[in-house]
Amino acid sequence: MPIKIVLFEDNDRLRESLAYLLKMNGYEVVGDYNQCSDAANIARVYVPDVVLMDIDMPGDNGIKGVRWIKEARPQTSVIMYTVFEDDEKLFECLCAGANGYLLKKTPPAKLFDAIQEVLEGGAPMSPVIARKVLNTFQVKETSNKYNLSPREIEVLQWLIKGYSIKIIAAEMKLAFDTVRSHLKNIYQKLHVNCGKEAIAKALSERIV
Amino acid sequence: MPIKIVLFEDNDRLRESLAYLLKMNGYEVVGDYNQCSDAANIARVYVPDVVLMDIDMPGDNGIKGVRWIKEARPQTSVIMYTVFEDDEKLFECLCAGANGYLLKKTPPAKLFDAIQEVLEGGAPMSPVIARKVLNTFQVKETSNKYNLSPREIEVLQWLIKGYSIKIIAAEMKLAFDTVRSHLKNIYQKLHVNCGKEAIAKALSERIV
DNA sequence: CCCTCCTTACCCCAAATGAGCGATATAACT
DNA sequence: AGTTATATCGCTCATTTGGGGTAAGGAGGG
Repeated sequence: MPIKIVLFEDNDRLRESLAYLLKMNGYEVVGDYNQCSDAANIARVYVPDVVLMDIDMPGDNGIKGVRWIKEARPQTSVIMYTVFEDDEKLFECLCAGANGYLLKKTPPAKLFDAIQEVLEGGAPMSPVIARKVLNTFQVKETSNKYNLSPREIEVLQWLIKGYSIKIIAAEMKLAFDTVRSHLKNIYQKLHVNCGKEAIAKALSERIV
Repeated sequence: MPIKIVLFEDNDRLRESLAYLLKMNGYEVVGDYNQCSDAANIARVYVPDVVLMDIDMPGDNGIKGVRWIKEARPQTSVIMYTVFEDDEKLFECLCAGANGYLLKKTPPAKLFDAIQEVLEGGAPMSPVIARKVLNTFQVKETSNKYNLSPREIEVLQWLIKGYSIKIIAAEMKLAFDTVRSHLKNIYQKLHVNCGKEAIAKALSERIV
């Protein structure tokens, strides 16, 4: 029984080329679409084994697409296929339930490998993507990028717990204004203008 | 210039076989050890391009090994090479700074591919490992446990980027006081008292 | 010895924020 | 028809925060 594949890709020539390539290699392309607003139904009706999903499409983007497909039919393997390699889109896709993430510069041979891999329970990723994913687990080394002093790190750690200056001062047995001084220096070093930005930056960059 | 590799593996026969295989394929094995307590110095002295690191070894385990190597010489690529596929060891290794994670059942050809991939800035992982890693990103349905309305979620998403009320209002094309109303409701639902706490809670519990 | 950085602490002032009241309109559900 | 939730907008007032200074004591390097 051939492997059933659905494509979502708004570039007609690329999509048709992909479909052709896949068919030539023994896959069954049961559908190819230039937008994904009906992705959930497509997944339910055509029960594909694998979906290749672009991100940038007219109307609803592929991130919504993968979320809908995963809600409608979780056992469908969805591989993102996109030019984007920025952190934000990447992790949105992963959170939405993508099972793989390939950049469009991936050669066809690797694409077939990836389809095989995802069907065997793997998670094919382009090298640069896999590295980004692994880097999210690294705890240290980014901590010193902003050259925070030990005391500043300590203040920042209280801050990211959502504590007010007053509370932080009490916890650290410091004067209110001392904590403020530290915060001013922290903001300068992090290139932010307020505590909320500092928290956002510290948590998203794992500075602490 | 051949690629310099160091092996840490306590099974003598396996280690020697690996060294032989690697040498036969043009790699330079600059060291092979059956324990890793001196891993930091080895990395400094032999400046390997790639380290293959077992986990279960007498004395210090490979998780300590990868941490030491990464502290001593971060640019060294370390690939874990182990039979373990349990979550705990896996994520400990990733946090310690591993750049790849291969199971010992990996065929030699894939091992060479992995070495190549890690040198090119990738993060080679056995399929089942990659799947585990991706699964950590899957958002649970805890996202709505605080019963936030769609609009409130939207405001919260701007908030956790560190934006001020004024900026959020501009971005969402709303009145200043409308955003404040949403924020008040958000704070109530999250059981927090200020934006900083809300950001901390939202980011640490991955509510958004 | 001078200079820099860290840590501590204080001042004033303007802006941002949270808490406390409101209000209206719409939609959905009972 | 009434209730509820949502979304929108308004107003005060006290508190919190950020930005601008200043400065003293100590540690460390040149």
